[in-house]
Amino acid sequence: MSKQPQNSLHLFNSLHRRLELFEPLETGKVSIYCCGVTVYDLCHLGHARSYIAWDVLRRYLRWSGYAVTFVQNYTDIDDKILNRAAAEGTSMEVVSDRNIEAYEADMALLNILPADRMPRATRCLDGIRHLIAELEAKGAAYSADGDVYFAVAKAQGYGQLSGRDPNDQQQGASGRTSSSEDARKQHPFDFALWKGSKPGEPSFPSPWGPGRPGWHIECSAMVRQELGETIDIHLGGADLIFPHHENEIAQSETASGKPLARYWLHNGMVNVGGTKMSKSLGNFTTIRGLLESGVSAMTLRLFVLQAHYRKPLDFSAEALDAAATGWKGLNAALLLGERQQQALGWAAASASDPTSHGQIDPIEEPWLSANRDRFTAAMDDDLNSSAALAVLFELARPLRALANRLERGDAPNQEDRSLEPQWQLLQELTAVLGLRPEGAGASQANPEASANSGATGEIQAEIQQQIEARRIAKAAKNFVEADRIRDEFRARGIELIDRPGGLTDWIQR
RNA sequence: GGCGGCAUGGCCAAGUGGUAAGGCAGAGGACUGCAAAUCCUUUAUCCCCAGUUCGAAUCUGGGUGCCGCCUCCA
Repeated sequence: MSKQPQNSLHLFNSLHRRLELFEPLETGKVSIYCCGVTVYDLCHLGHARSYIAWDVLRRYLRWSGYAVTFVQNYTDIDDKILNRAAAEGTSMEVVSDRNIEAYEADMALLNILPADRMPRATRCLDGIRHLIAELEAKGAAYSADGDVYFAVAKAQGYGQLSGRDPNDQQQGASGRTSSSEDARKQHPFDFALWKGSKPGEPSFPSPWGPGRPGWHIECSAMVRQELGETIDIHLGGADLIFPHHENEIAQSETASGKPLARYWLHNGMVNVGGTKMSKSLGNFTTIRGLLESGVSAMTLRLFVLQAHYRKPLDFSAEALDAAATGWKGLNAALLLGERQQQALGWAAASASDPTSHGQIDPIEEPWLSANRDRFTAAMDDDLNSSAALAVLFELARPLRALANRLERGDAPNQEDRSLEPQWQLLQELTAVLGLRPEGAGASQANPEASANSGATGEIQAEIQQQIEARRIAKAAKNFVEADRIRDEFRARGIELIDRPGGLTDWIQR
Protein backbone atom coordinates (compact mmCIF):
# COMPACT_ATOMS: atom_id res chain seq x y z
CA MET A 1 0.00 0.00 0.00
CA SER A 2 1.64 3.20 -1.03
CA LYS A 3 0.66 6.21 0.91
CA GLN A 4 -0.70 9.40 -0.56
CA PRO A 5 1.91 12.17 -0.61
CA GLN A 6 1.15 14.51 2.24
CA ASN A 7 1.95 17.65 0.27
CA SER A 8 3.00 19.82 3.15
CA LEU A 9 6.59 20.15 2.03
CA HIS A 10 7.80 23.71 1.62
CA LEU A 11 10.94 24.41 -0.37
CA PHE A 12 12.92 27.58 -0.86
CA ASN A 13 12.58 28.34 -4.55
CA SER A 14 15.57 30.33 -5.78
CA LEU A 15 13.50 31.52 -8.70
CA HIS A 16 11.25 33.60 -6.45
CA ARG A 17 13.56 33.73 -3.42
CA ARG A 18 10.89 32.53 -1.07
CA LEU A 19 9.54 29.44 0.61
CA GLU A 20 6.83 27.76 -1.46
CA LEU A 21 4.52 24.81 -0.97
CA PHE A 22 5.79 22.01 -3.16
CA GLU A 23 3.20 20.88 -5.68
CA PRO A 24 4.37 18.61 -8.48
CA LEU A 25 2.98 18.92 -11.98
CA GLU A 26 1.59 15.44 -11.82
CA THR A 27 0.05 14.17 -8.60
CA GLY A 28 2.27 11.70 -6.80
CA LYS A 29 5.18 12.03 -9.23
CA VAL A 30 8.27 14.19 -9.10
CA SER A 31 10.80 14.80 -11.85
CA ILE A 32 14.18 16.06 -10.76
CA TYR A 33 17.26 17.13 -12.65
CA CYS A 34 20.49 17.66 -10.79
CA CYS A 35 23.59 19.28 -12.22
CA GLY A 36 26.37 16.75 -11.89
CA VAL A 37 30.13 17.00 -11.89
CA THR A 38 32.66 17.85 -14.52
CA VAL A 39 34.72 14.70 -14.41
CA TYR A 40 38.26 16.00 -14.56
CA ASP A 41 39.26 15.10 -11.02
CA LEU A 42 38.19 13.49 -7.77
CA CYS A 43 35.25 14.93 -5.86
CA HIS A 44 35.78 16.98 -2.73
CA LEU A 45 33.71 17.74 0.33
CA GLY A 46 31.81 20.45 -1.49
CA HIS A 47 30.47 17.91 -3.94
CA ALA A 48 29.69 15.56 -1.08
CA ARG A 49 27.63 18.24 0.61
CA SER A 50 25.65 18.97 -2.48
CA TYR A 51 24.86 15.39 -3.37
CA ILE A 52 24.10 14.42 0.21
CA ALA A 53 21.59 17.27 0.43
CA TRP A 54 19.84 16.21 -2.76
CA ASP A 55 19.95 12.57 -1.76
CA VAL A 56 18.05 13.52 1.38
CA LEU A 57 15.51 15.46 -0.66
CA ARG A 58 15.00 12.43 -2.84
CA ARG A 59 14.75 10.02 0.07
CA TYR A 60 12.31 12.29 1.86
CA LEU A 61 10.09 12.59 -1.21
CA ARG A 62 10.06 8.83 -1.61
CA TRP A 63 9.30 8.31 2.04
CA SER A 64 6.48 10.80 1.69
CA GLY A 65 4.97 8.63 -1.02
CA TYR A 66 6.12 10.23 -4.25
CA ALA A 67 7.44 8.35 -7.25
CA VAL A 68 10.64 10.21 -8.01
CA THR A 69 12.55 10.25 -11.28
CA PHE A 70 16.03 11.60 -10.68
CA VAL A 71 18.38 12.45 -13.53
CA GLN A 72 21.91 13.73 -13.09
CA ASN A 73 24.44 14.45 -15.80
CA TYR A 74 28.15 13.96 -16.24
CA THR A 75 29.95 16.77 -18.00
CA ASP A 76 32.55 14.72 -19.80
CA ILE A 77 33.81 17.28 -22.25
CA ASP A 78 35.37 20.52 -21.18
CA ASP A 79 38.65 22.40 -21.19
CA LYS A 80 39.75 21.05 -17.85
CA ILE A 81 39.28 17.48 -18.96
CA LEU A 82 41.17 18.21 -22.16
CA ASN A 83 44.00 19.82 -20.23
CA ARG A 84 44.16 16.91 -17.84
CA ALA A 85 44.24 14.43 -20.70
CA ALA A 86 47.00 16.39 -22.41
CA ALA A 87 49.02 16.52 -19.19
CA GLU A 88 48.68 12.79 -18.74
CA GLY A 89 49.30 12.06 -22.39
CA THR A 90 46.03 10.22 -22.62
CA SER A 91 42.58 10.81 -24.00
CA MET A 92 39.65 12.78 -22.72
CA GLU A 93 37.61 9.62 -22.48
CA VAL A 94 40.17 7.87 -20.31
CA VAL A 95 40.14 10.78 -17.87
CA SER A 96 36.34 10.94 -17.86
CA ASP A 97 35.84 7.23 -17.42
CA ARG A 98 38.28 7.07 -14.55
CA ASN A 99 36.67 9.94 -12.70
CA ILE A 100 33.17 8.70 -13.31
CA GLU A 101 34.15 5.43 -11.76
CA ALA A 102 35.67 7.25 -8.79
CA TYR A 103 32.58 9.42 -8.43
CA GLU A 104 30.30 6.42 -8.33
CA ALA A 105 32.45 4.64 -5.78
CA ASP A 106 32.61 7.72 -3.54
CA MET A 107 28.87 8.31 -3.71
CA ALA A 108 28.13 4.67 -2.94
CA LEU A 109 30.27 4.87 0.19
CA LEU A 110 28.36 7.96 1.28
CA ASN A 111 25.12 6.02 0.79
CA ILE A 112 23.94 8.35 -1.94
CA LEU A 113 21.40 6.61 -4.11
CA PRO A 114 22.48 6.43 -7.74
CA ALA A 115 20.39 8.56 -10.06
CA ASP A 116 17.82 6.78 -12.20
CA ARG A 117 19.69 7.94 -15.29
CA MET A 118 23.08 9.58 -15.65
CA PRO A 119 23.53 10.88 -19.19
CA ARG A 120 26.93 11.97 -20.46
CA ALA A 121 27.34 15.07 -22.57
CA THR A 122 29.32 13.28 -25.25
CA ARG A 123 26.49 10.81 -25.70
CA CYS A 124 23.74 13.39 -26.07
CA LEU A 125 25.12 15.21 -29.05
CA ASP A 126 22.07 14.71 -31.25
CA GLY A 127 19.84 16.39 -28.74
CA ILE A 128 22.36 19.17 -28.26
CA ARG A 129 22.74 19.88 -31.98
CA HIS A 130 19.00 19.75 -32.35
CA LEU A 131 18.49 22.33 -29.68
CA ILE A 132 21.11 24.67 -31.09
CA ALA A 133 19.51 24.40 -34.52
CA GLU A 134 16.15 25.29 -33.01
CA LEU A 135 17.57 28.31 -31.29
CA GLU A 136 19.23 29.34 -34.51
CA ALA A 137 15.95 28.98 -36.38
CA LYS A 138 14.30 31.22 -33.82
CA GLY A 139 16.96 33.83 -34.29
CA ALA A 140 18.32 33.42 -30.78
CA ALA A 141 21.67 32.02 -31.87
CA TYR A 142 24.34 33.32 -34.19
CA SER A 143 27.57 31.84 -35.48
CA ALA A 144 30.88 33.60 -35.47
CA ASP A 145 34.14 32.07 -36.62
CA GLY A 146 33.06 28.48 -36.06
CA ASP A 147 31.51 29.22 -32.68
CA VAL A 148 27.80 29.55 -32.08
CA TYR A 149 26.55 31.95 -29.42
CA PHE A 150 23.25 32.44 -27.68
CA ALA A 151 21.90 35.97 -28.01
CA VAL A 152 20.82 37.01 -24.55
CA ALA A 153 18.85 39.89 -26.01
CA LYS A 154 16.44 37.34 -27.49
CA ALA A 155 15.66 35.63 -24.23
CA GLN A 156 12.54 36.70 -22.38
CA GLY A 157 13.26 37.84 -18.86
CA TYR A 158 16.94 37.00 -18.89
CA GLY A 159 18.45 37.42 -15.43
CA GLN A 160 15.43 36.56 -13.32
CA LEU A 161 17.05 33.70 -11.44
CA SER A 162 20.25 35.51 -10.58
CA GLY A 163 18.82 39.00 -10.23
CA ARG A 164 20.83 40.43 -13.07
CA ASP A 165 19.67 42.92 -15.66
CA PRO A 166 21.64 42.63 -18.90
CA ASN A 167 20.67 46.18 -19.84
CA ASP A 168 22.22 48.03 -16.97
CA GLN A 169 25.16 45.79 -16.26
CA GLN A 170 28.52 47.26 -16.82
CA GLN A 171 30.59 45.26 -19.24
CA GLY A 172 31.98 43.51 -16.22
CA ALA A 173 33.21 40.36 -17.85
CA SER A 174 35.59 42.09 -20.21
CA GLY A 175 39.20 41.71 -19.31
CA ARG A 176 38.51 38.52 -17.46
CA THR A 177 37.55 36.40 -20.42
CA SER A 178 39.49 35.82 -23.57
CA SER A 179 39.37 38.97 -25.60
CA SER A 180 39.03 37.09 -28.86
CA GLU A 181 35.86 35.46 -27.60
CA ASP A 182 34.61 38.76 -26.33
CA ALA A 183 35.04 40.34 -29.70
CA ARG A 184 32.80 37.75 -31.30
CA LYS A 185 29.94 38.31 -28.89
CA GLN A 186 27.13 40.74 -29.54
CA HIS A 187 26.50 41.21 -25.83
CA PRO A 188 28.90 40.49 -22.97
CA PHE A 189 26.41 38.02 -21.47
CA ASP A 190 26.13 36.02 -24.67
CA PHE A 191 27.57 32.57 -24.25
CA ALA A 192 28.78 29.70 -26.40
CA LEU A 193 26.37 27.01 -27.50
CA TRP A 194 28.96 25.38 -29.71
CA LYS A 195 32.71 25.89 -29.69
CA GLY A 196 34.71 25.35 -32.86
CA SER A 197 37.58 22.98 -32.15
CA LYS A 198 41.18 24.00 -32.20
CA PRO A 199 43.66 21.80 -34.05
CA GLY A 200 44.42 18.60 -32.19
CA GLU A 201 41.35 18.77 -29.96
CA PRO A 202 38.69 16.08 -30.02
CA SER A 203 35.74 17.29 -32.00
CA PHE A 204 32.31 16.29 -33.13
CA PRO A 205 30.74 17.13 -36.48
CA SER A 206 28.02 19.75 -36.67
CA PRO A 207 26.30 22.01 -39.17
CA TRP A 208 28.53 24.81 -37.83
CA GLY A 209 31.74 22.88 -38.33
CA PRO A 210 33.64 20.48 -36.11
CA GLY A 211 33.64 21.36 -32.44
CA ARG A 212 32.05 20.61 -29.12
CA PRO A 213 29.09 21.78 -27.10
CA GLY A 214 29.26 24.74 -24.75
CA TRP A 215 28.82 24.04 -21.08
CA HIS A 216 25.23 25.11 -20.55
CA ILE A 217 23.58 23.52 -23.54
CA GLU A 218 24.10 19.93 -22.42
CA CYS A 219 21.83 20.37 -19.42
CA SER A 220 19.08 21.96 -21.47
CA ALA A 221 19.27 19.12 -23.96
CA MET A 222 19.39 16.40 -21.33
CA VAL A 223 16.49 17.74 -19.32
CA ARG A 224 14.37 17.79 -22.42
CA GLN A 225 15.50 14.38 -23.58
CA GLU A 226 15.16 12.65 -20.22
CA LEU A 227 12.33 14.46 -18.48
CA GLY A 228 10.50 16.76 -20.87
CA GLU A 229 10.07 20.48 -21.34
CA THR A 230 9.04 21.37 -17.81
CA ILE A 231 10.31 19.52 -14.78
CA ASP A 232 9.39 19.80 -11.13
CA ILE A 233 12.74 20.44 -9.48
CA HIS A 234 16.12 21.54 -10.75
CA LEU A 235 19.06 21.20 -8.38
CA GLY A 236 22.59 22.48 -8.13
CA GLY A 237 25.16 24.34 -6.10
CA ALA A 238 24.62 28.02 -5.40
CA ASP A 239 27.69 28.78 -7.48
CA LEU A 240 25.81 27.53 -10.54
CA ILE A 241 23.05 30.13 -10.33
CA PHE A 242 24.98 32.46 -12.56
CA PRO A 243 25.78 31.96 -15.31
CA HIS A 244 24.99 28.27 -15.65
CA HIS A 245 21.39 28.04 -14.55
CA GLU A 246 20.48 31.44 -15.88
CA ASN A 247 21.74 30.35 -19.28
CA GLU A 248 20.04 27.00 -19.08
CA ILE A 249 16.75 28.78 -18.50
CA ALA A 250 17.40 31.13 -21.39
CA GLN A 251 18.14 28.29 -23.80
CA SER A 252 15.39 25.92 -22.76
CA GLU A 253 12.65 28.47 -22.40
CA THR A 254 13.51 30.27 -25.63
CA ALA A 255 13.27 26.94 -27.42
CA SER A 256 10.14 25.56 -25.78
CA GLY A 257 8.31 28.68 -24.69
CA LYS A 258 7.62 26.90 -21.40
CA PRO A 259 9.13 27.13 -17.93
CA LEU A 260 12.12 24.83 -17.56
CA ALA A 261 11.62 23.99 -13.90
CA ARG A 262 9.00 24.90 -11.33
CA TYR A 263 11.35 24.80 -8.36
CA TRP A 264 15.03 25.68 -8.31
CA LEU A 265 16.98 24.57 -5.26
CA HIS A 266 20.56 25.57 -4.52
CA ASN A 267 22.85 24.33 -1.80
CA GLY A 268 25.29 26.53 0.09
CA MET A 269 29.03 26.18 -0.20
CA VAL A 270 31.47 24.36 2.03
CA ASN A 271 33.93 26.85 3.48
CA VAL A 272 37.38 26.39 4.90
CA GLY A 273 38.43 29.05 7.35
CA GLY A 274 35.74 31.35 6.00
CA THR A 275 36.37 30.94 2.30
CA LYS A 276 34.83 28.63 -0.20
CA MET A 277 36.39 25.24 -0.74
CA SER A 278 37.40 25.01 -4.36
CA LYS A 279 39.85 23.40 -6.65
CA SER A 280 41.25 26.67 -7.86
CA LEU A 281 42.09 27.85 -4.34
CA GLY A 282 43.64 24.53 -3.51
CA ASN A 283 41.89 24.40 -0.13
CA PHE A 284 39.91 21.28 -0.87
CA THR A 285 39.78 17.89 0.79
CA THR A 286 38.68 15.01 -1.37
CA ILE A 287 35.99 12.65 -0.20
CA ARG A 288 38.36 9.81 -0.81
CA GLY A 289 41.17 11.40 1.16
CA LEU A 290 38.87 12.00 4.08
CA LEU A 291 37.53 8.47 4.13
CA GLU A 292 41.01 7.03 3.79
CA SER A 293 42.17 9.10 6.72
CA GLY A 294 39.76 7.14 8.89
CA VAL A 295 36.73 9.43 8.90
CA SER A 296 33.72 7.21 8.52
CA ALA A 297 31.30 7.84 5.69
CA MET A 298 28.40 8.33 8.04
CA THR A 299 30.38 10.79 10.14
CA LEU A 300 30.79 12.82 7.00
CA ARG A 301 27.13 12.55 6.26
CA LEU A 302 26.16 13.61 9.75
CA PHE A 303 28.59 16.50 9.57
CA VAL A 304 26.92 17.74 6.42
CA LEU A 305 23.38 17.25 7.67
CA GLN A 306 23.97 19.10 10.92
CA ALA A 307 23.75 22.35 8.99
CA HIS A 308 20.87 23.53 6.86
CA TYR A 309 21.60 22.86 3.19
CA ARG A 310 21.36 26.48 2.08
CA LYS A 311 23.76 27.87 4.65
CA PRO A 312 27.50 27.92 4.31
CA LEU A 313 29.10 24.98 6.10
CA ASP A 314 32.49 25.54 7.65
CA PHE A 315 34.80 22.58 7.45
CA SER A 316 37.32 22.02 10.22
CA ALA A 317 38.95 19.08 11.90
CA GLU A 318 37.25 20.02 15.18
CA ALA A 319 33.79 20.11 13.63
CA LEU A 320 34.44 16.77 12.02
CA ASP A 321 35.57 15.28 15.33
CA ALA A 322 32.39 16.51 16.94
CA ALA A 323 30.38 14.83 14.20
CA ALA A 324 32.33 11.62 14.66
CA THR A 325 31.51 11.50 18.36
CA GLY A 326 27.90 12.36 17.65
CA TRP A 327 27.63 9.64 15.09
CA LYS A 328 29.11 7.11 17.46
CA GLY A 329 26.20 7.65 19.80
CA LEU A 330 23.57 7.46 17.10
CA ASN A 331 25.24 4.41 15.66
CA ALA A 332 25.28 2.65 19.03
CA ALA A 333 21.53 3.12 19.27
CA LEU A 334 21.02 1.81 15.75
CA LEU A 335 23.14 -1.27 16.38
CA LEU A 336 21.30 -2.07 19.60
CA GLY A 337 18.52 -4.07 17.99
CA GLU A 338 20.86 -5.95 15.77
CA ARG A 339 23.31 -6.90 18.50
CA GLN A 340 20.81 -7.55 21.26
CA GLN A 341 17.98 -8.81 19.12
CA GLN A 342 17.82 -12.20 20.75
CA ALA A 343 18.16 -10.94 24.30
CA LEU A 344 15.38 -8.44 23.69
CA GLY A 345 13.20 -10.68 21.61
CA TRP A 346 12.91 -8.06 18.88
CA ALA A 347 12.14 -8.59 15.23
CA ALA A 348 14.91 -8.41 12.66
CA ALA A 349 16.25 -5.08 11.57
CA SER A 350 14.14 -3.65 8.80
CA ALA A 351 15.99 -2.99 5.59
CA SER A 352 16.98 0.63 5.22
CA ASP A 353 14.57 1.06 2.36
CA PRO A 354 13.89 4.77 2.11
CA THR A 355 10.32 4.16 1.02
CA SER A 356 9.43 2.04 4.03
CA HIS A 357 6.98 4.00 6.07
CA GLY A 358 6.05 2.37 9.33
CA GLN A 359 2.85 3.07 11.16
CA ILE A 360 2.70 4.39 14.68
CA ASP A 361 -0.46 4.41 16.70
CA PRO A 362 -0.69 7.87 18.27
CA ILE A 363 -2.76 6.46 21.11
CA GLU A 364 -0.49 3.53 21.89
CA GLU A 365 2.68 5.53 21.38
CA PRO A 366 1.95 9.24 21.79
CA TRP A 367 5.58 10.16 22.39
CA LEU A 368 6.83 8.35 19.32
CA SER A 369 4.04 9.71 17.23
CA ALA A 370 4.84 13.23 18.39
CA ASN A 371 8.48 12.75 17.50
CA ARG A 372 7.68 11.43 14.09
CA ASP A 373 5.55 14.54 13.58
CA ARG A 374 8.41 16.76 14.76
CA PHE A 375 10.70 15.06 12.29
CA THR A 376 8.24 15.51 9.45
CA ALA A 377 7.56 19.12 10.36
CA ALA A 378 11.28 19.83 10.33
CA MET A 379 11.79 18.21 6.94
CA ASP A 380 8.70 19.90 5.54
CA ASP A 381 10.31 23.19 6.45
CA ASP A 382 12.75 23.35 3.56
CA LEU A 383 14.52 20.15 4.59
CA ASN A 384 15.61 21.30 8.00
CA SER A 385 17.87 18.33 8.61
CA SER A 386 19.46 19.98 11.61
CA ALA A 387 16.16 20.09 13.49
CA ALA A 388 15.32 16.61 12.21
CA LEU A 389 18.57 15.30 13.64
CA ALA A 390 17.66 16.66 17.05
CA VAL A 391 14.67 14.29 17.00
CA LEU A 392 16.92 11.38 16.11
CA PHE A 393 19.32 12.13 18.93
CA GLU A 394 16.45 12.25 21.39
CA LEU A 395 15.05 8.96 20.14
CA ALA A 396 18.49 7.44 20.34
CA ARG A 397 19.37 8.48 23.88
CA PRO A 398 17.43 5.79 25.82
CA LEU A 399 18.43 3.21 23.24
CA ARG A 400 22.13 3.79 23.60
CA ALA A 401 21.77 3.80 27.35
CA LEU A 402 20.11 0.42 27.10
CA ALA A 403 22.79 -0.82 24.74
CA ASN A 404 25.39 0.09 27.30
CA ARG A 405 23.55 -1.63 30.14
CA LEU A 406 23.18 -4.81 28.15
CA GLU A 407 26.82 -4.73 27.21
CA ARG A 408 27.67 -4.56 30.89
CA GLY A 409 25.75 -7.74 31.34
CA ASP A 410 22.41 -6.49 32.66
CA ALA A 411 19.43 -8.63 31.77
CA PRO A 412 16.76 -6.75 29.83
CA ASN A 413 13.53 -6.07 31.68
CA GLN A 414 10.03 -5.60 30.36
CA GLU A 415 10.49 -1.89 29.96
CA ASP A 416 13.62 -2.43 27.90
CA ARG A 417 11.80 -4.80 25.60
CA SER A 418 9.06 -2.25 25.05
CA LEU A 419 11.55 0.10 23.37
CA GLU A 420 11.31 -1.87 20.15
CA PRO A 421 8.92 0.55 18.37
CA GLN A 422 11.24 3.38 19.32
CA TRP A 423 14.18 1.55 17.79
CA GLN A 424 12.14 0.80 14.68
CA LEU A 425 11.21 4.46 14.34
CA LEU A 426 14.80 5.54 14.80
CA GLN A 427 15.87 3.16 12.06
CA GLU A 428 13.18 4.39 9.74
CA LEU A 429 13.96 8.06 10.23
CA THR A 430 17.72 7.69 10.04
CA ALA A 431 17.22 5.88 6.74
CA VAL A 432 15.28 8.89 5.45
CA LEU A 433 18.42 10.93 6.06
CA GLY A 434 20.48 8.21 4.43
CA LEU A 435 22.32 7.37 7.63
CA ARG A 436 22.97 3.69 8.03
CA PRO A 437 24.52 1.74 10.88
CA GLU A 438 28.23 1.17 10.54
CA GLY A 439 30.45 -1.56 11.85
CA ALA A 440 27.77 -4.15 12.50
CA GLY A 441 29.29 -7.16 14.21
CA ALA A 442 32.69 -5.54 14.71
CA SER A 443 33.83 -3.37 17.55
CA GLN A 444 36.45 -1.62 15.46
CA ALA A 445 35.92 2.02 14.68
CA ASN A 446 37.22 1.44 11.22
CA PRO A 447 36.73 -2.17 10.21
CA GLU A 448 38.10 -1.64 6.71
CA ALA A 449 41.41 -0.34 7.93
CA SER A 450 41.96 -3.23 10.30
CA ALA A 451 40.86 -5.77 7.74
CA ASN A 452 43.49 -4.44 5.39
CA SER A 453 46.42 -4.68 7.72
CA GLY A 454 48.16 -7.94 7.00
CA ALA A 455 49.71 -8.29 10.44
CA THR A 456 46.37 -8.17 12.21
CA GLY A 457 46.42 -11.86 13.01
CA GLU A 458 49.79 -11.70 14.71
CA ILE A 459 48.97 -8.49 16.49
CA GLN A 460 45.72 -9.94 17.71
CA ALA A 461 47.51 -12.91 19.16
CA GLU A 462 49.98 -10.61 20.86
CA ILE A 463 47.23 -8.47 22.30
CA GLN A 464 45.41 -11.48 23.70
CA GLN A 465 48.61 -12.69 25.27
CA GLN A 466 49.33 -9.31 26.86
CA ILE A 467 45.78 -8.93 28.07
CA GLU A 468 46.21 -12.21 29.91
CA ALA A 469 49.54 -11.08 31.35
CA ARG A 470 47.88 -7.89 32.49
CA ARG A 471 44.99 -9.78 34.07
CA ILE A 472 47.45 -11.74 36.16
CA ALA A 473 49.28 -8.54 37.13
CA LYS A 474 46.03 -6.91 38.14
CA ALA A 475 45.00 -9.93 40.19
CA ALA A 476 48.33 -9.62 42.01
CA LYS A 477 47.63 -5.89 42.51
CA ASN A 478 50.68 -5.12 40.43
CA PHE A 479 49.08 -2.04 38.88
CA VAL A 480 52.38 -0.58 37.76
CA GLU A 481 52.87 -3.50 35.42
CA ALA A 482 49.20 -3.46 34.36
CA ASP A 483 49.41 0.23 33.49
CA ARG A 484 52.68 -0.24 31.67
CA ILE A 485 51.11 -2.81 29.34
CA ARG A 486 48.13 -0.57 28.73
CA ASP A 487 50.31 2.48 28.02
CA GLU A 488 52.50 0.52 25.66
CA PHE A 489 49.54 -0.47 23.54
CA ARG A 490 48.13 3.02 23.70
CA ALA A 491 51.34 4.35 22.20
CA ARG A 492 50.76 1.96 19.31
CA GLY A 493 47.21 3.18 18.79
CA ILE A 494 45.57 0.29 20.57
CA GLU A 495 43.29 1.03 23.47
CA LEU A 496 42.70 -1.57 26.17
CA ILE A 497 39.34 -1.22 27.85
CA ASP A 498 38.52 -3.00 31.08
CA ARG A 499 34.98 -4.26 31.27
CA PRO A 500 33.08 -5.30 34.35
CA GLY A 501 33.77 -8.90 35.27
CA GLY A 502 37.51 -8.69 34.66
CA LEU A 503 37.27 -8.86 30.88
CA THR A 504 39.37 -6.55 28.72
CA ASP A 505 38.42 -5.43 25.23
CA TRP A 506 40.56 -3.50 22.79
CA ILE A 507 40.01 -1.19 19.91
CA GLN A 508 42.35 0.09 17.27
CA ARG A 509 42.33 3.84 16.75
C1' G B 1 30.85 48.81 -8.25
C1' G B 2 26.15 45.44 -9.10
C1' C B 3 23.18 41.24 -7.05
C1' G B 4 22.39 37.92 -2.93
C1' G B 5 23.23 35.72 1.90
C1' C B 6 24.76 35.45 7.02
C1' A B 7 25.76 37.30 12.38
C1' U B 8 22.57 32.67 18.53
C1' G B 9 26.80 29.84 24.77
C1' G B 10 34.05 27.73 24.39
C1' C B 11 33.07 25.33 19.12
C1' C B 12 29.22 23.60 15.40
C1' A B 13 24.09 24.60 14.81
C1' A B 14 18.19 24.82 14.97
C1' G B 15 14.66 28.36 16.29
C1' U B 16 10.89 34.31 12.41
C1' G B 17 6.52 37.72 18.01
C1' G B 18 5.36 34.94 24.00
C1' U B 19 10.67 34.29 28.19
C1' A B 20 16.46 29.99 23.74
C1' A B 21 16.26 22.26 19.95
C1' G B 22 20.31 19.12 19.18
C1' G B 23 25.61 17.75 18.75
C1' C B 24 30.73 18.54 20.50
C1' A B 25 33.74 20.34 24.32
C1' G B 26 33.63 21.73 29.81
C1' A B 27 31.90 20.80 35.00
C1' G B 28 29.71 17.49 38.81
C1' G B 29 28.10 12.43 39.82
C1' A B 30 27.83 6.79 39.06
C1' C B 31 31.17 2.89 37.61
C1' U B 32 36.79 1.70 37.88
C1' G B 33 42.77 -0.28 41.55
C1' C B 34 43.59 4.12 38.44
C1' A B 35 42.13 5.19 33.63
C1' A B 36 39.37 4.85 29.20
C1' A B 37 34.66 3.95 27.58
C1' U B 38 29.66 4.29 29.07
C1' C B 39 25.34 6.32 31.57
C1' C B 40 22.98 10.45 34.56
C1' U B 41 22.86 15.75 35.74
C1' U B 42 24.42 20.56 34.42
C1' U B 43 26.18 25.32 31.56
C1' A B 44 23.35 31.22 26.80
C1' U B 45 18.99 36.12 26.54
C1' C B 46 20.66 35.72 20.89
C1' C B 47 26.75 41.68 16.81
C1' C B 48 25.60 47.22 18.12
C1' C B 49 22.03 51.46 18.34
C1' A B 50 17.12 53.34 17.83
C1' G B 51 11.96 52.07 17.05
C1' U B 52 7.04 49.07 16.79
C1' U B 53 4.55 45.89 20.58
C1' C B 54 1.61 44.12 26.77
C1' G B 55 5.73 41.18 24.99
C1' A B 56 11.26 40.47 19.93
C1' A B 57 16.79 36.38 18.97
C1' U B 58 12.36 36.60 15.94
C1' C B 59 9.19 42.84 12.86
C1' U B 60 11.05 48.14 11.09
C1' G B 61 15.13 51.76 10.35
C1' G B 62 20.34 52.76 10.86
C1' G B 63 25.22 50.86 11.85
C1' U B 64 29.35 47.17 12.14
C1' G B 65 31.54 42.59 10.66
C1' C B 66 31.87 38.20 7.56
C1' C B 67 30.75 35.37 3.11
C1' G B 68 29.02 33.97 -1.92
C1' C B 69 28.04 35.18 -7.18
C1' C B 70 29.35 38.70 -11.14
C1' U B 71 35.49 34.03 -14.77
C1' C B 72 35.56 27.48 -14.43
C1' C B 73 33.08 25.76 -10.02
C1' A B 74 28.66 21.49 -6.05
